[in-house]
Formats: sequence, C-alpha cells, structure tokens
Amino acid sequence: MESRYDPATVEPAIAARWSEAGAFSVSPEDPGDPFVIAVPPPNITGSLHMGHALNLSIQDALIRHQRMRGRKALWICGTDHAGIATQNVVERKLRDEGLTRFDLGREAFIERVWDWRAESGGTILEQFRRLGCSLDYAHERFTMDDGYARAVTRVFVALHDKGVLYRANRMINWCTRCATAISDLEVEHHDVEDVLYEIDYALADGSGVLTVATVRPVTLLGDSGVAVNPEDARFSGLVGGEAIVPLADRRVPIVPDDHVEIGFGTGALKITPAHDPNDFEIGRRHGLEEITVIGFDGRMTEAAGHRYAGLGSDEAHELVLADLRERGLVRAERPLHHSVGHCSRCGTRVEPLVSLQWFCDMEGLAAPATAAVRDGRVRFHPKGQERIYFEWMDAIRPWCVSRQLWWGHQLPVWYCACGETIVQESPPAACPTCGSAELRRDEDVLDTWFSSALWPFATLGWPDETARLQAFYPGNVLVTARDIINLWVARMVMSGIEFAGGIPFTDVVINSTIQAPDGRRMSKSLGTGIDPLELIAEHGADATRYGLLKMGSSQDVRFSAGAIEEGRGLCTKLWNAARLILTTTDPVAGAPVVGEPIDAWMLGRLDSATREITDAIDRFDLATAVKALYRFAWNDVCDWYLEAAKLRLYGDDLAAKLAVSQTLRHVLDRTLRLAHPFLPHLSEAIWSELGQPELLVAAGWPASGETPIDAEAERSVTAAIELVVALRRIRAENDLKTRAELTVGAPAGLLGASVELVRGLGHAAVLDGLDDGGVPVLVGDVPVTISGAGLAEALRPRLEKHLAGALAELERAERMLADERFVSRAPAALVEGERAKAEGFRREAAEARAQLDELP
RNA sequence: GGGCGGUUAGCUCAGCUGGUUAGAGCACCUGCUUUACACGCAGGGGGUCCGGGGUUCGAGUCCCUGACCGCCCACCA
Repeated sequence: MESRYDPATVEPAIAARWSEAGAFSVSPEDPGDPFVIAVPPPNITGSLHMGHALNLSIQDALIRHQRMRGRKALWICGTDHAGIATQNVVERKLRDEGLTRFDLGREAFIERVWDWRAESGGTILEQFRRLGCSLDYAHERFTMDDGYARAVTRVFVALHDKGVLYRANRMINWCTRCATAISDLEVEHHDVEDVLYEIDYALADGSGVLTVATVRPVTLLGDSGVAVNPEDARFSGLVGGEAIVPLADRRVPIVPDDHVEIGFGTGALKITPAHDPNDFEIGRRHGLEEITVIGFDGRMTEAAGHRYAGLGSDEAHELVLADLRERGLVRAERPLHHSVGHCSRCGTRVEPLVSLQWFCDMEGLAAPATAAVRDGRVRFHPKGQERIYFEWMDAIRPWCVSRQLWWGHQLPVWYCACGETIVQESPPAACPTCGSAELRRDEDVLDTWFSSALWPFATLGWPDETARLQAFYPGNVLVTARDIINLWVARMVMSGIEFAGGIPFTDVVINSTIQAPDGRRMSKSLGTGIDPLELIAEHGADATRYGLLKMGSSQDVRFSAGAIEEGRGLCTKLWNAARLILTTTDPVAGAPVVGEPIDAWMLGRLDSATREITDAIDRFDLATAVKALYRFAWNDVCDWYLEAAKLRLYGDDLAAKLAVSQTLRHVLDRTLRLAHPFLPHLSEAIWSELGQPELLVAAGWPASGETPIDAEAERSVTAAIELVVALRRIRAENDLKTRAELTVGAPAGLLGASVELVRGLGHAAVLDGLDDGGVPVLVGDVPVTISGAGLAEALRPRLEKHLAGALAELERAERMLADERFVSRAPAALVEGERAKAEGFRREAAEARAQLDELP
C-alpha cells in the first residue's frame, strides 16, 4: 500500500477494474428487486459542470447503496441530441469554413452532425465515468437512435390520432437568431429598461387625436386597431370610430376591450395582432387584420412599407421614431422597467410572431399527471418543490412542438398537393385521397423535450414489449435540478401515464443549485463558473463528490472549496487509518472480538453510524449521510478506537493483539462499506488491500443491530473518555508536560476495565477510589481526584472559573424557578428537571468553593 | 405582478414537532518531529442567531412587518 493516497493514480485504476468486471451492467434476469434511476441525459454538446457533478453524485450514491443492498440496481445511461444546442455548435464549425447549413443541404448537414457526434459526443459520458458514476454504460441510449426515434414517432402519431396534436396558425415565440419557434418554457424573462413612448394617432373624423402608449413604436406599421377600456369615460365617444395609424396612414377601428387597463399609459392601446400575444388575442376577438411587418429573419417585411422593408427591426425602430418625431407625433417618453422574453438558448429577445406550427393540447395529459403527485404516488424531495409542478400544470397551455431546425426528429407528416395531410409512422407511398405519389414531408423537427419526455421508457425499448421494459419500468427515483421540473419531469410523468402504463418513478429528488462563492449564478459568461474537472484533477473524484454532497443540503448553496478539501482530508485519513490497520494486523477472519469495553463501545458506535447513514440515504438526505460518515470515521474510529487499539497492537499480549486485530479489520470492513456510496474509488482501493475476493461494489450493505449493545461497557468507556479529555485539558492549560505524572482517583467501580484506557491515553496512574491527597475535580457530573506535583496550585484558575460558571448557572436556574408563571405553566417534568439542575449547580459550586479553600 | 427559498462564528453550513450553557468543517491562536496520517495530534478563543413588532412561563425555532440575496412563474402596452 502506497504511503500517500494519490487519487490521480488510484481512481482511474479502480475505474478500470469496475469497467473490466462489467460491474454496473444489469440484465432482467439478475437476482433482486429492481431499483432504477434514469440519468438526466446530458446534451452531447455538454461538458461536465457543477450542476451535473452534484446531480450525479447524488444518483450514484443512491444507486451504489441499493446495489449493495442486493437490489438489481440499474442506472439508465445515455445522451440527448439537444436540437438547437447541437445544431448551433455544428453551424458554428461550418461558419469557420465559410459555409452555412444551406450550402450543404439538409442531408449533408445532418451527416455532419452525426460525424461531429461520433467525434465529440461521447466526451460528456467519459467525464461522468471519471466522476465514478456507476451508470449502465453497456446499454447507452441516444435520443436519436433508430429505436428511440421509433418511440418518438409512435407518440406523435398517437397524440395526433387522439386529436390533441394539430397544426394551427398562432402566436408563437420566435427566436430570430436560432430561426425557430420555441415553447413558452424556453423563454426566459429578464427585466429590461425600455422607453414608453406616447404617440398621437389622428382621429379619422378629423376631430382630434388619440394618444397611445407603446415601447415598440416600430410595430405600429402593423397596427390594425386601437383599443380602449369600455369603462373608460375619456374615450366613450370614440369607440366605434376610427383612428389613422401614422406613417402607415391606415384607418383602423377603435375597439372596446377589457384587457386595456385604464390607469396604464394613456389608456389607449395600439393593436398589432401579428406581433404581440395580447394584441393577437384582442385582434381575434374583434376580427382585426394580422399584418406581419417583422419577418422570421427579424427584418421588416414588404408590408411595413418601402421606406422600412428590409431593415432590421432595431434600425427600423430608430427610423420610425425619427419619422414620428419629425412629424411632432411623439408626445412623451418615459422610462419603463418591465420584463421581456429572451431565448433561453442564445439570449436573443424573443419576437412574438404569428406562424403555422404544430401544437399539443396538454390539459388531458396533465390531469392524471397532476393527480399522481397530488395523491402521493409521486413524491417530491425536499417537500414543497411540487408547488412548481402544480403551478404550471394547473394553468397549462398548448405546447408548440415544431421547430424550424434540421437536427432532430423530423415530423412524421406528409402533405399532398391536393390538400391532404398524412400523419403516420412510416412514409406513405401515395396520397390516400388523390393517389398522388408526389408527397412533401414536413420540414420541421420536434422540440428536443418532446423526445426527452419519453426517456424513462424509450430507453428500455418501448414501444416493443422488451424484457428490459418489463423488468425496469416503472423506475424508482429521478434526481434533477429545479429548473427542469416542468420542462422535463412533468412531461415524463404525463407521457409515462399516457403511453407506458403508469408513472415513471415514485420519488423526485430536486438537487440544490450551487452558486458561485459570491452568491451569483455560476455561469461561463459571468466568469463565475468553477470547473468540476479541475476539482477532480486537484483533489480527486471522491473528494469532489463528498464536498458536493455535503454542500447540497438546502435549496441554494454557495460553492465552498472547504467542503471539497474536507472530502480530500477524509480520503487521506481513511487511507492512513487503513494503512495502520493493514500493516499492524495479520489477515484474520471471523467475527469481531470484544476484549475490552472500548471494543464493545466501538461496535456500538458502528451500529449507530450504520443506522444514521442508512436512514439519511433513505430520506435522500445525502448531506447528513456524508457528515455522519465523516464524524464516525474521524472521531469514533480514528481519534478514539485506533488510538486505544494501539495499546494492544504495540503491547506484549499476543492474544489481546490478535483479538483487537480481528475487531479492527471488522471495523475497517464495515467503514469501507458505509463509505462506498460516497467515496467509491477510495473505499474500493482499500477493500482490495483487504484481500477480499469480490469487488466492494457488489458487497453487502451493513445491517444495524449486528451486535448487541453493551450498555455497561459504553458507560465506562464514556466516563474514561471524559476523564482523558479532562487530563489533556489540565495539562494543556497548565503547561504541564504531556507525560507529566498525574494520578487519577476515580469513584470505586466507575471505570471497570476501561481503566486501561485512562492509563494508556491519559498517561496517568489510576486509583480505584478517590485519593484523599488529590485535588477534587468534576468530570462531567462525576467527581474524581487528580494529584501530581504542583497540580494543586495550577488548578486554582480553573477551579475559580468553574465556580463562577456554576454560580451563574445556578442563578439562572433559580431565577426560572422563582418565576411563579414558569412553575405553574411549564410542563411538570421540565420544572422538575430545572430543580434537579439547580441542585446540581449548587453542589458543584459548593464543591468548587471547598476545593479552593483547601488549596494552599 | 404573484410565489418559493435564504439571511446563525471571519468563511461555508447544521440546528426535528419552541424547553439546559446555539454546533461542525475551514480559517485563527497555543503546544506537539507521540513509530497511520503535519492533508496530522492535543488544547483554546470567537456568535446582539438580518432589523422592528408580537404570541408564550420560555423564541435561532411560531406569527406579523421591513431590508437584502438567489430562484420560479406571469400575455399590462
């Protein structure tokens, strides 16, 4: 065993061993109950970031724990084709070659994407592997695989046949940069500072002007009406009349509509049905014309008029404003702070446009999915996160599923010149209506999330009734970030119920959002990102996992380098502890031996640590689990047990040495098992040094209750430990040499066999019974005596401090007890407890005073 | 505009249904080349629990309110 633990060499070696053993692969025939988690498939364009690293650390801990418990634990592995993101990456590469995707054409372009994927698409999974993730890599799936594509097509056609998926001309969110429609959930709202302009529209009858308020004057070129609130007395005479849109010189009706807020702006709203979602609704209510003046390329159309056609909308904005000013029509300008939609992919301001797209009505799918959460068949952790789900589901709107991209699942839709639309899984040979073979396939592809929604079952072979599907669906747990609860989780629940016969998982664990150390969002563009790969390179994957799990306790946490370092420290500590055990004991098999009380104490601590860690994992509280492991390994095992064991390891009694060796090896064995879900490489590496024939991955999880609790041993060891701590403090505070000769007199029978512990670790002689010549000292609530050269005088400050403390506490307790309201209203047991405490403090104070009096 | 979470030691965080003297890791101070580990050992100092009200015998914990930070949802130009 190397004397230094070097994760950079150990971890890859261990990973290779797992890989060779095929340790993570699961098949339906394997024994045990299934336990299934489907990994959130990373984008093939992605690189491991902090969010992944935490998300994966949690899942791997859960999977490894269940695997050790004997479950048939499957962690479904794969990647997402990530339509827009991937297309963007490949287009950027093309641009470097001076090409656009149109130069290549659709087929050649898609081929280029596949080539790119073959080259770099596997990087992210390699990074997952480096973190130690025990995914079933052998059954990796990709959302664009043939089989997966078949599932997508099947679902599309089924929803169409059901009548909920259809084509319609509606207002959608258009990203002019990505040149595609995006769904509402892909729009991020950011607050921006705009200017609210008040613009005069002449009344058609020449009787004056009507002033409207808008932040986008450029859209007035597409105005087809002006709306006022029907209750607004200022405009009651104008409703039914007409106004003239400036610059466009168009006569448009003045219509009454409740949507217009009387108090906002001027109370008159210009209506541009083709470029604003509200105006669209109002326009349809009043039959107003939809005039598209901004095209899909973000430029002004012919309909905007010769002067503006062809200009980018920003340029046109300036020109329109200048033209209005020249005519003296801009009455006022004031700053307006409001929120505006941006493309979540590229950050471009979203352009609301009317467009012919495919939509899916969601109410029917959402209802049973909402019910599943409401009645507890699907639970969110931590509790309360399901609010996000309900809020969206209860007000769900149609989903625009078509995208004007090339990379993705092309719609299984064909059009015939005769007007027929054919929706079916395989390409039709001829039009069923007119018989024509001249069919044109819809060019659009599906929203990436449409295919992601099928992940839990499409990865298992659905729509075929495969053995894997039967064995591993439904799954158990889903671990993900809060921001895709609606985008992904909700849609999986919906599609699982609709197509796979039931909910896809029972527990949804929402992992924390890790912020930059300064509290800002971690992002590349802000420069606040911290690369987990660098952490792994510096401290190792296990340390990184430990740190992330420890951090991930509440909803949002700031990244803490200290947590990772703590993990690193724990790894080193365990490595060195193992080195001590392995180099000082012979390989001995068999159950632990209780030779001294500390052995029983150790087994008791092991038992409670086992319970604590197991319970925490079962509650999905990995932060608590990892902290319990740390405390147990460092304090119980290393600080106390190993130090105590050395007394026998380095002693002359061979039988005692053998016995303690056996217990040490047992404790190490169990500690490694408990550590494995969190520190898989380190624990496996040490495990192999133990000479175990099987991998730790497949070893059993410790059960609590393995050994009976020995209350008497635990009591005497606890007393001995307190005594040792007291001796150390006395030495440290009084600058006494570490080995200064002290003699402790303990109440008869208190220490029992633990007397050796006090001798060995406290470096003191021990008397069974109080020593008349010693200084009385209270250890916990046990009175002992300590004697040694010069000790009495040295203890004076300590005794004085103790006396003051006892008096203060006594006063506090007496004040409480003197309060009639406390005595009469607090629970009797509490009052009694306080009385007992007061009595204790009184005795302590008296004793301390007596001791002081006795000092020379 | 609604809603959620947070604000506890210099830093990052624990503190269950209100009940002793509010904890941990890191950092800091003191002393240790003790034969697993200086990525260590032993000891120590350090907190008006964001502000203001309230409920209660008793509040870090419950209620109201304000401030700040982060996030989610949202078609008021």
